[in-house]
Amino acid sequence: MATKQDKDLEHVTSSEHPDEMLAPDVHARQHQHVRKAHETELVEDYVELIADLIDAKGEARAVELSQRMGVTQATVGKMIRRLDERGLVTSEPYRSIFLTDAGRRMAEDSRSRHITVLRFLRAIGVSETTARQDAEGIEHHVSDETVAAMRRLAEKSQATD
Amino acid sequence: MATKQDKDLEHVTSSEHPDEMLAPDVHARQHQHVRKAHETELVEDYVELIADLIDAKGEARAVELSQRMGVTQATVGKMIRRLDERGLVTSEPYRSIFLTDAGRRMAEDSRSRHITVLRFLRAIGVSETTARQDAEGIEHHVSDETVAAMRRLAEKSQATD
DNA sequence: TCAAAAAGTTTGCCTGGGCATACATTGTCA
DNA sequence: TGACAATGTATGCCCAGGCAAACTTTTTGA
Repeated sequence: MATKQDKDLEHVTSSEHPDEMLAPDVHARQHQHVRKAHETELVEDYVELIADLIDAKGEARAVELSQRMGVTQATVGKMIRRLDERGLVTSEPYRSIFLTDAGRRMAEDSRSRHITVLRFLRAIGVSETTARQDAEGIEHHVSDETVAAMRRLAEKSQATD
Repeated sequence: MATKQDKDLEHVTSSEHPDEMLAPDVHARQHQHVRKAHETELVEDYVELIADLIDAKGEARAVELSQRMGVTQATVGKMIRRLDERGLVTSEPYRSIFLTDAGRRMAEDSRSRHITVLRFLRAIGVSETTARQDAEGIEHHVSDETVAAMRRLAEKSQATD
C-alpha cells in the first residue's frame, strides 16, 4: 500500500526537497481539533453574552442578543432552540432566556478565559480597541495551558506597574 | 424610535443593574468581524498548507491535502475549486495544485503570522505540542498590531536566552 | 381600552463545509 | 502491455448558520 509512497518520500527527502513537515496524522488531528473548536465557539459566545446580559440588565432578551451578535432575530431564535436542546438554556415562548447550571458553568469558564486573554493583550502593549477585538477571536482557541501562561504574564506585568 | 428604549435603559442602569456592557453596535461589529475572519480561516489554512507542501515535497497533491486536513478528497476537491474561483490557485484536472501570485502572497502572510504566534507561545513557556496546536487556532484571529506585540516579546525573550 | 409598536416565531431559502458512493483517469510493475 | 492501485472528480446528501418576509404575541401609551 505504501511502497511507491515510501520510495517517493525517500527519493524526495534525500534530494532536493527536505521533509520538514509534521507527520500527516498529527497535522490532521490538529485541524480536526480546530474544526471542533469552531463548533463550540458560537455556542460559547451566545452563552457568555446571555450571562453578561443577565448580570447587567437582569434579563436576556432575544432582541438584545440579536443586536449584539449583529444577526437577525430569526437567527437568534434558531440558536436559542439549539442551546436549549444542548441543555444550556431554558426558554418559554415570548419570555426571556435563562441559563441552566451547565450554561452558567460554561459562561463562567468562557468569561474567565476571555478576561485573561484581554488582560494579557493589554499587558503586552496592545491598544484597548484591538485587545477587545482580538480577545473575542482568540479566547476560543487557547488551551488551559496557554491561558495559564497568559495569566502568569499578565499578573507579573500588573505587579510591576 | 428609541423613546421607550432610552427610558428602559435609564431606569435599569440607574437602579439595581449597572450597565457595564459595551455599546450594542460596537459589540455587533466585533462579532461580525469574527464571523468574517471565520470565512477566510479555512482558505488560509489550505493556501498555507499548499505552500508548505510545494516547498517540502516539490508539489501539492489533493491526496496529501486530504490526509493533512483530515477530510475526504471530495471535500478537498470542492475546496480547490473554490480557491481557484478566488484566484488563489490554479489547477488542471488530475494534476497537482499551484499557487497564483495572490495565493503565494496569502501563504507568506499566513505563514509569517503563524510562525510569530508559535514562537511567541514558546517564549511565554507553553509546551511545544500545545504551542503548535494553539498557534493553529490563534493565528487567524490576531490583528497586525497584536502580531507585532508578540513579535517584540518573542524576540526580546530570545535575546535573553 | 385598544391600536400600534416591539418582540418573538415560523417558513422557506441560500451558502459553506462536511460525508459516502460511484465513476474516471493516471501510474506502476508483473 | 495491461490489470490494478492510487489518485482525482462528480453527484447527491446532510447540517449549521445566515437572511427576508409573513405571522403571532406581548407591551405600551394616548
